[in-house]
Parts: sequence; structure tokens; C-alpha cells
Amino acid sequence: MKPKKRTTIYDIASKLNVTPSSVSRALNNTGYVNETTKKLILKTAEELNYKRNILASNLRKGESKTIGVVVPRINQNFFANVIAGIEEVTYKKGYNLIICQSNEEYDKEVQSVNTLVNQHVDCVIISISVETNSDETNNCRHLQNVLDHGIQLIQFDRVADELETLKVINDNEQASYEAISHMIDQGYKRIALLEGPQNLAIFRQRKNGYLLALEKHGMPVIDELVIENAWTKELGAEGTRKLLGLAEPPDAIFASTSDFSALGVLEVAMATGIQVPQQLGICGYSNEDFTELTYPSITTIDQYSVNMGKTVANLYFQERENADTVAVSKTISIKPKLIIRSSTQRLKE
Amino acid sequence: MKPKKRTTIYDIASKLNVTPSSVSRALNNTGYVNETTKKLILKTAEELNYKRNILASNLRKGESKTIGVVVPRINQNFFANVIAGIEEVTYKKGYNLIICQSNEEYDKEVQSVNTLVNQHVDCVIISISVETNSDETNNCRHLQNVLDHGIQLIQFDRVADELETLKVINDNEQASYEAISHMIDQGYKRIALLEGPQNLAIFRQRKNGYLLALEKHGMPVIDELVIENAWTKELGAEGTRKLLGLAEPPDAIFASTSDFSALGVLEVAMATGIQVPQQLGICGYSNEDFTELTYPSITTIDQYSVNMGKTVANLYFQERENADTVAVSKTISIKPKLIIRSSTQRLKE
DNA sequence: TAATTTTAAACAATCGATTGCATATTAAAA
DNA sequence: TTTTAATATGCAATCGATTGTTTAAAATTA
Repeated sequence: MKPKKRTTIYDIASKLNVTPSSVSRALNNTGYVNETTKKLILKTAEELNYKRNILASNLRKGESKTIGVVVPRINQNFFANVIAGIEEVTYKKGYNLIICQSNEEYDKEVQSVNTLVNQHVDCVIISISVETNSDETNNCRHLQNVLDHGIQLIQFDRVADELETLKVINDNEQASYEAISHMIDQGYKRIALLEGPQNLAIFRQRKNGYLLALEKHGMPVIDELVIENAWTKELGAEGTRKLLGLAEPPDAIFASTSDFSALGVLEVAMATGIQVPQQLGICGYSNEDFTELTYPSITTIDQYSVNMGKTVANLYFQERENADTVAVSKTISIKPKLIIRSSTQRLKE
Repeated sequence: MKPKKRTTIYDIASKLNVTPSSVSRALNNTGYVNETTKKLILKTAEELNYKRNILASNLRKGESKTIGVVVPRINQNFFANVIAGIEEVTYKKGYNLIICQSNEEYDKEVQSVNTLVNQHVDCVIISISVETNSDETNNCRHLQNVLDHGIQLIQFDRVADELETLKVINDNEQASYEAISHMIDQGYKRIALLEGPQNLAIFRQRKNGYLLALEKHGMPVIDELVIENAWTKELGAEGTRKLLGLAEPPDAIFASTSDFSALGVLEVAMATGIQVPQQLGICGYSNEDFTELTYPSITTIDQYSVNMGKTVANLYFQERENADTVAVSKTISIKPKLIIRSSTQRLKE
């Protein structure tokens, strides 16, 4: 690590006997610069291996050209895909991404968001942690703080509903509704629900879709078939054991929280010799890669995650364009898609 | 988006009738500041919701406290895990991560690396794309360029061997050797190899391990059992069809490139009614989540990816400490672990 | 040819924080 | 009481790029 001094516009300027301003204009292709000198400057810049100091540039211009992203976990398929989508768009625009993970912890989320504000990012993109209870008002102060600093805030997927920001979400209720309808079509009569922490809107919406579908098809809601807080593989398995132990066990389970909990369901079913999908239908949520590979493959809901990332990023740039004219609050809803696989198909076509 | 003006140290200074220097000293806890005024400054900073402008600070200090990471794909399990590991360490040190994906394209990799140099990151962490042929010297100019700018460069997993940098790798040869030895133990006699692009060292090493194991066990190397460039699921499937069509087909396949190609093998086997592991043994590489879930589950090699990320990050900070005294080139090798699952176990214990 | 416009390039301020140096004040030591 | 050291704060330069204002030169028009 030799701390080699970087070439600056001053180096170029003094070498060519012009002023730094001219160099800057030449490099940025703005204002007046003689064609000959411009070429000379560009050539010298190349020769001296000049790289613009973005820090200085951004400081002067008052922007950071950086977007901060906070997700619960980077290495979770859905989020990794969203980030990949965001990156694809922002990279083209010359923006950088700063990635943080909250590890599903409220404190780390707050800390991460504060760091980003500190960094003067131009925009914060976030999917809140499970601990971030959006009902208790104070718990979203860190997000309000982002707005107070004049920084754009975009929430996606797991959003704090009452906060007036840009949002990109899935139509969870609709997806959920379709999943249940499909299961009813397949002749399942007692459909159980594994629900997630109800402080997160997405899980409330998925439950609503479930309730709505039952109602529309004239089926009763049976309380004992609704299992709270079953959002990991282990909790999903636990819930399943409880359900299967009922006097009247369900003939289908909708693991509305994730494919991981659906996997938990499947494993318990396999272990206890219950036939899927004949005796028990299973539907997950998220279309994780593995759902296609299990035996039987798992019916699930695709959230178009990469596409969601692109939508988020595009939304930012779009809002930036007409920054003055536009309302603060806006929600884009992406319709997810039910992917029907073996785990719920008990009727032959 | 009201373009609210941010509070600066000047605002605090003028409000309290002190100089910006004093404010700076108070906030940084450096130099002499009267205890009373310091408290006052801190309190006022809090009140005015002051956040240090990192751009200005870093510009002045000549560092960016930012680390750039370039990987082929963010949303690939292995890389997502490595990034998660890196993030965990760097976050604690107050560093930011800029993430880029090369999409396995040489051009985008070069562009990404240049962007990072442009950003004056303190360190570039990279796993090169498959197109980055490390043999053709010019193809690594972008990496040399990083070094030339006095920026630390750390390569991991897919490294350009001949470049003298810090490296964190797996002992691919050893892992490969163990995998083949295990298969031989299980009584497989004709073990095929799906190999990856040989311009990447990792794939050469894995092949070496294969060759070495055969040799050590006195088994012949059969050319027609080595399939070049079979590193995606599709290519893996294609290679498998070719292998199974041989006059003397193999009784085991080592998909040394990835679990994805192993999956391709498995699917072809299933489709043609070949029993795994009885008639055909299969071993993958990387321990992707799904390898545990397929039927039968796939034997594979765990690379300790999150841990690898942490190692990389720690290596950076460690080298930074003794920046002057230390050699430029250094390699840390992590021993991966063979995970034996159903797809290669045809002997009952 | 004089007046006007266009083009070229220099000058200097600015973005916000940091820091070496200088000055002033206070406390401690001689 | 004087000298010396410690403390507190101000001043001004600096990091590197950008940009509004000026001045100067060249090109165009009247």
C-alpha cells in the first residue's frame, strides 16, 4: 500500500498551464472550452490516470449519488433478488448502493438508518424488520427522521403502513385470496393458516385474503385452524404438529409467512407418513428456489422480486425528476402470481 | 422532498458564538475544549439535529471509509452469504459497503471496478467473473489499476492467481480430493467429472483434486468421462446425457462446478429412471440450501461462505493496522467440508 | 471600421469538516 | 511575583471539484 498521491485536476491544470476550472469544464463537457485544449486535457487526464474525486464533486454539488438499502437479511433469496434488481437500475444511473442488514433486529435497523442519514445518502430504501412494530408510533421515528432530513424514503414489501412515504408492495391480500381459492377448487375443506407476526402489514393482509376467500366461498372460519406466529421452518413444523393433533385436523395448510414454514409443514407430513397432496395440501409464499425441488414440489406465490427491486429504483429516479410537483405519498402494488405445483394438486386435469 | 438545509458545524458555531473549529473539536473529542462549552455544543448539535457531513469529513481526511465489493451475482447463495459476512464485520467498524455485480461479464466487471476506484474506496473486494481470463495478462489490468491507485485489493474464491494480492480461498483441491475419495470408498468405479471453465483457478484446482484422488487410488483417468464447461444446470444436464449415452457410462458424477449442475445431473437421472445413488452417485459443490431438500438429497461441499466473508473483512482491517511493515501478497486458505448426503451413499453403514 | 456577439479561459468563492499554528487565558510551579 | 506549563479558542489553510462572474480574445454583424 504505497499511499500514492492521486492525480487531481490541479495536476492536469499546472502541467498544461491552464486553470483547474478549464480542466473541470473539459472533463464535464460543460461551458466553453476550446476543442484543441479540451482534447489535450482529456489526453493528459488519461495519461496521468486521473480519476475524479467523487467525494469532492459530490460535496460541491450537494448530493451523494448514493442510495442506502436496509433489509432484514441480505442472504435471503427474496431480498437478495430485490437488491439485485435495485443494483441493476441504479448502476446504470451511476449511483452507488450502500447495503445494510438489520438481522430482523429493531436496534440494528435504527442504527443502520441513522448511519445512512449520516452518510447523506440521497435515498433510503427499506423493508422493515419483524421487530419494528409499526403501530407504536415512536418505533418509526428513525424513518420519520429520514424524511425530516429531506431524504427520499421508499419502503418495499414490509412497510410501515401509517408512514406517508413511497411504497412498493405486493398485493398480498389478492395473492392470498387466489391461493385459498385454488385450494378450495381442489376440494380441500378444512384449510389451516400459518400466520406471521401481525404487527407487519404484509402478514395482516395475507390473513385478510385467507378470511375473504373462505367467506366468499361460504366456508366457516375455524379459529383452531389459525396458528399464530409460525414464520420460520421450525415454527411452521411446530404449528403443523399442533394442527395434525386436533380432533378434526385440517386437510390443507397455507403457510402464508414463507416457503420456509411450508417446508416445515412438508417435513412433518413426510415424517408422519401423511400423503401430500392427497391427504394434506400445502401452499407456501415467496417462490424460493427450493420449492420447485422438493418432493412433492410446493405450490407457492411468486413476488417478482427482481422486478420489485427495479420498480423501487425506477420509482426513485422518476420521483426525482418531478421533485417539486409531486405528492409525498404513493404506493405501487405489484400483483404476485400463484405458482401451482404438486403439493396442492390432487385433482387430475 | 423539501430540500431542507442540513445543519452544519457553522450553524452550531454561530448560534453559540464560537468557531467551527471548536465545534469540530467538541464533536470529535479531540484537542482542547472547555468541558462546559463542549456539553453546550453537543446539546445544541442534538437540538438542531446535526449530522456530520461524511463527504466533507472524508474529503478532508483523505479516506472514504467505504469498501467496494464486486461479485458475479448478488443473488447467488454463496455470494450473498459472503457479502452478509463482510457486512457484519465492516458495519461494526463504521465502514460502508458498495456492492456491484458483474453478471459474469468481463466488461461490467471492469466498469464496476473502475467505478469503485473512482469512488476512492479504501478497499476493493472481488471474486472475478467467469469471463475474466486471468491468463491473458491484459485482462487483469483493471485489478492492477486498483493497486496502482494505492487501494487495497482482496480477492476471494475466484481469484486471479498470478496477481499479487491478498487472497482468501478455499482449498478446492483438497475438498475435491476428499469428495472423490469418498465416492471411491462407496464403491464407485467409473467417476465422471463435470468441470468448469479452466481459465478460473478454482475449477483447475477442483480438477486437480479429482485427478489426484484417482491416481492415489490407482484408478485410471478416462478422458471421455471428463466433460468440459458444464457449469450451469442446463450444461450439467447436457453433459449427463452425453455421459449416459456412452458405451460404458459412468457410475458416478462429480459436478465440481456447482450444486446447480449437480441438480441438472439429478434431473436427467430421474427422467431416465436411473437410481440415485444405487446406479449413479452424484456430488455437487457449494452446499446450496436446496441440496438438502432434493430427493435424494445431494452430497456436496460446504465452503463456509459467511465465515469466508468475515475472514475477508477482518483481513482488510488487520492489514490496515500494520500497513507499512507487511508484504503485499498473502493467501488465507479455508478448508471446506464434505457434506455427505444420500446421493452418494449406497453402502449401508 | 466600429459595434456586437460568441467563444475561451482565468478568478475566486463555495461545499463542510478538519487541523496546524497562533494567541489568549488560566492554573501551577518556581 | 514571575516564569512556565496547561488549557481554551480563534484563524486560516486545506481536501478536490464545481460554477457564477469577469476579463480577454476571436468571430460576426451592422
